[in-house]
Amino acid sequence: MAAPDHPHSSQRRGRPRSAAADRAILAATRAALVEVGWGRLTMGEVAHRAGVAKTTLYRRWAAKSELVLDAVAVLFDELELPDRGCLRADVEGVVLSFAALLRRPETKTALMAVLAESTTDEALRSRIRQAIVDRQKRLVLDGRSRAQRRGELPPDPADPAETAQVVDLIFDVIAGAVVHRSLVSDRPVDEAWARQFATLLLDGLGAVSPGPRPCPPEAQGPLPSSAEAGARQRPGER
Amino acid sequence: MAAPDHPHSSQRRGRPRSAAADRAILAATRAALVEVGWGRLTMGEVAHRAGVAKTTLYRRWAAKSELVLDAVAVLFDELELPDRGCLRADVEGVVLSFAALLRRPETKTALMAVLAESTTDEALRSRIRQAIVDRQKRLVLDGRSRAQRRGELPPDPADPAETAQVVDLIFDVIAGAVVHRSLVSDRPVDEAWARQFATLLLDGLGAVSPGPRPCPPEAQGPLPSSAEAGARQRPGER
DNA sequence: CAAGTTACGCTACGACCCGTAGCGGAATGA
DNA sequence: TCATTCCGCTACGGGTCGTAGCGTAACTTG
Repeated sequence: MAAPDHPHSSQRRGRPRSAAADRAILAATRAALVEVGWGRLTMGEVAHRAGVAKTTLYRRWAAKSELVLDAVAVLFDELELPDRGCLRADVEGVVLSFAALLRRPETKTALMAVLAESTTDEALRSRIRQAIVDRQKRLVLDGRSRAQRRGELPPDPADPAETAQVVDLIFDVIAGAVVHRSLVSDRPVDEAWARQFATLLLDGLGAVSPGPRPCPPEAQGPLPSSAEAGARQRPGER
Repeated sequence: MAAPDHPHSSQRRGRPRSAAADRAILAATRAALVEVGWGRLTMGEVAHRAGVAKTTLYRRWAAKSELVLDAVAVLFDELELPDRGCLRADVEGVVLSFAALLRRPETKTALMAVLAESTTDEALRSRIRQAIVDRQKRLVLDGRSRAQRRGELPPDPADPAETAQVVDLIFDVIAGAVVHRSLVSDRPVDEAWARQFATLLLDGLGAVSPGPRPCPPEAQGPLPSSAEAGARQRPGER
């Protein structure tokens, strides 16, 4: 998955591509994203930071967008969904985790820039879905089956296609709302917002006006510290 | 609003800026967005299409992102929310209208590109909110008060700040979900999806599995034609 | 009408980045 | 060893950027 596109299968014949160079390039890309953003990020910059020739970059990635996509996709795999005892708490947890990830400058600038490019590039769109979107649907699947086990949600319908539809819908609503809140409306995704959002998601529009209802008084895991991934600073990564 | 930034107040002293040039530039920008997208859109291109010198562009807009923002912001003002008789139908209507708008190549590529730039530019973020986001909250406010008049939603709470919070939340959820569905998941926002989404929004997670419930059997306005603005294709893009 | 002021079209410019070609050399498999 | 593939390096034409400078056009003021 870190590997770009080369059909590296089994063993080719000449000198193999340096895996160390791959790592250095992707790390340099992330570092450059933090410092100069997408707009001023150039292939020459990345090559220089990675201690690699510019031609080496072009041998592996055809475009800046593909390089950047590969560089940040792995960050999304760090998302987790610990069991916090009830569906409401699980929703709040994933919302806060995702928001913390989007607070990192690399992720937000790269994600939006790559999505922007993808509006005129079907191949890139597909690649984004593979590398990021579809992989994270596991979070919805986990939370859903967990809630079903608790009896908070009805079991899956007979038709599996219907289940997939619902999962897609939930994913679009959660991810879309968090992205819009944090990157468009530019307001904090804090615990208060997560609570309100979870209320809307679980009980619908009529429920958001009256006060919030807490978890049942059983066990409830800790919330993510909400600054967790956001505070993570890159060390001197030159 | 069409005017960029010049403090054109009352009357200045020399030759006034040509309003016709403004219109030509913004129209040329939209046309260029359709044909070449954000990535290949250059200031020289726009100037040439508009029949205007490149320097004239730079006298009015400091950056490509600001020009493009002004060029597409007006398109979002065309959104309307006709009364379709019940809250569910109104939600479905606005979802389909917004999705149709996002099917236009200018709007989607420009919106995402400008948002991407804004992740490293607070001034631009604020400008986007003024020009697009905040203006469209009227749709939520309209639909909400309409539903309250029908008795489908409880009246506003005493605290107006609380109302604003709820309106913001609803806006983020609707806009975010539609954008994510159409531009990230890259799947159609059709009537079936709108119905399912409205169910989730109105009644919450538990309601999405069982079959949909229709509007009460009273009057119900027509749905927007759903393909309306979307059929517009850009020709050969090399 | 003349003077003052601002916008316009045009040309030209240095700076930067793009993506590729061509080279000698290094690291592997046959 | 030989063929093959990768690497680092240098160099290049082509494009866009954003600005400066000029003469001219349009409008306000006195």
